[in-house]
Amino acid sequence: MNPQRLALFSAIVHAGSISKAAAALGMGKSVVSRQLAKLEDDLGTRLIQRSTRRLTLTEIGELVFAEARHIDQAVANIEQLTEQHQSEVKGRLRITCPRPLGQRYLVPLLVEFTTTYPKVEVALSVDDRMVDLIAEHIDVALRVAHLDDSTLVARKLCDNPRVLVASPAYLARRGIPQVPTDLLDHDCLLYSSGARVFDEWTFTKDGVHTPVRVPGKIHINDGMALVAGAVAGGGAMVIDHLLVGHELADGSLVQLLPDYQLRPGQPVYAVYPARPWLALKTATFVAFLQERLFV
Amino acid sequence: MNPQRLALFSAIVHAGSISKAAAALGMGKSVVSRQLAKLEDDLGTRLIQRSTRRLTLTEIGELVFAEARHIDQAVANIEQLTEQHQSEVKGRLRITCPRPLGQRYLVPLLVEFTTTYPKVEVALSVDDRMVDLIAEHIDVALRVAHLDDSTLVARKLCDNPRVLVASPAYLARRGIPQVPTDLLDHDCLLYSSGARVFDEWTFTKDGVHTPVRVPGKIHINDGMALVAGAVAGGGAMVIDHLLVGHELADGSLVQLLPDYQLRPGQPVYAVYPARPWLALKTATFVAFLQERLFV
DNA sequence: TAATATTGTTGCTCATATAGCAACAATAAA
DNA sequence: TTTATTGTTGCTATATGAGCAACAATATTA
Repeated sequence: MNPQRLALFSAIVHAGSISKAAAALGMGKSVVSRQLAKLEDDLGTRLIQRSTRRLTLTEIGELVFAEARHIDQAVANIEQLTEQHQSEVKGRLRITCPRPLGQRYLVPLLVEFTTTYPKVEVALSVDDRMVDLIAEHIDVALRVAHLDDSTLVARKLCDNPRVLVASPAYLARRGIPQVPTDLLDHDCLLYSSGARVFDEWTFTKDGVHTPVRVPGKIHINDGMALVAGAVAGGGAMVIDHLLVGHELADGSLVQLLPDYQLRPGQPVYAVYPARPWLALKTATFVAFLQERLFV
Repeated sequence: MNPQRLALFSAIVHAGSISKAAAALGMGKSVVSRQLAKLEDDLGTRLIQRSTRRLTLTEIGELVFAEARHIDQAVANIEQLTEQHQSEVKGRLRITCPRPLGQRYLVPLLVEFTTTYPKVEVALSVDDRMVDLIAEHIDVALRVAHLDDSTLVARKLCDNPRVLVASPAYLARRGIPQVPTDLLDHDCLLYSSGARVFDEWTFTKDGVHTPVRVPGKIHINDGMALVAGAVAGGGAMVIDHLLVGHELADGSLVQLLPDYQLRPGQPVYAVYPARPWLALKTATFVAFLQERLFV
């Protein structure tokens, strides 16, 4: 049976005649007439007794009409509900991001976002794992690698420049390097991933690349731990500006060789499920991040 | 928006996957997939996040699903309701009939019908007017003229033979006629309609027609009044057997010239609105009348 | 790790249903 | 009686749906 025809039946009853219902719905009366006939055929009962001039509800017609109103109401509810959802920024926004981004940059933005859009609730899950967005009901994930999943959309939020830093205490003890090769006489903190150690840093100035294989006795596979090592005076290191913005601001770390550029890390991406009919809250949040998040 | 797609959406959620829903509904999964996509397109929102392997309801998807269940329920109610209505004889049966039929024959049958089908209520409206069946919510009308309305169906219930009758007192006074022409010496009660007086009675025996123009001083345009006149000894009359069955049984009238046939009146018809998907109660009642009503 | 099975989607064709127009019989109003 | 409006029905063009096969993606299994 076709619920659509029930809605049409309901419309006929409300309008009081087939012609009026057709006019109200903006379609030919022949269509309405035939749809009603088919509905009665489906149900195996006559719902409306019709002479050419008057419509009257059958006994079951009355009952069916009473039920059909529930359908009308449900449909109206759904339409209103979805329309409102698309026109108003509201709902619970579930976010996941790696620890460094969350701790330093994201949370203040979340505070600002929730004050700008009071009807939004935010649930942040700080997690370095590669969580399954749709399985975990995540709306947006912040990622620093532009992993392209087929069912996901990745949108670049900002670049991820790297900087050479060290603590003031370390520099006072070992001197401030003036050119890249000065690092050969320094202790360097190195990022490692598995068996691979990234001990070759490439400095660029005026288009000239200067790769330097630096010495370093400490390798760590975690950025935040490296930062702690640098602050403790463990040596110089190349690291995402993202991770040390705070330390550079309060002076616990200082930038070295600022005239040289370093190869940037992977940009920061917002990753969210499939583009078609993205929830307004998600779209708004991503746009907000794109506007506010820079390093 | 299409409520049918909402039902399909609901089915998908219940089944837990598009493939299972398609199998349960006996259609290709491609159809289900596309219908869901169209629904989301209509609503302007994504209802189900789907990776190739897992389905998850969106926040609005949850809300829409909750509303869609109301639709499912209403549809189920309507289907059950109509099916039951067609399989069980029940409901209020509104009947109209002319006075003579009602007073003498119909009411006992109604009593029998309601005891046979206890879930039926009967509302009899005795009315000689030609009421508008559908305007007055009448289910069945009994008529003695086979007026064929386009939107109505007339079904013959029984013939309407006529008889020649008189009261015993009158016959004791004036003698019992043995052949039709004997009536020329009697007082006859005549039925009239407007200016027309029906004073020619045609008797038939062995295929031979004998028309007799009878004398009569009393013309009445109402059958029941004629009966009263005959019982009071006013004379002989030709009348529908329907109207005098009771008087013949209790002896207040006796039949004359029983070997002769008279031209019968209009048969008795059951008239009811349009045939397609006639309510079971109506169909049952008409069949019941056809079986039980004879004169 | 590789093979297999199952998921949701899409392109394609074909059948069906629907829309729109016009004509019609029947009825209420003028 | 005339006029206007009702619901119905034929007809054709269009839109919608179903069905099949192929596909990319992903669990499951060996």
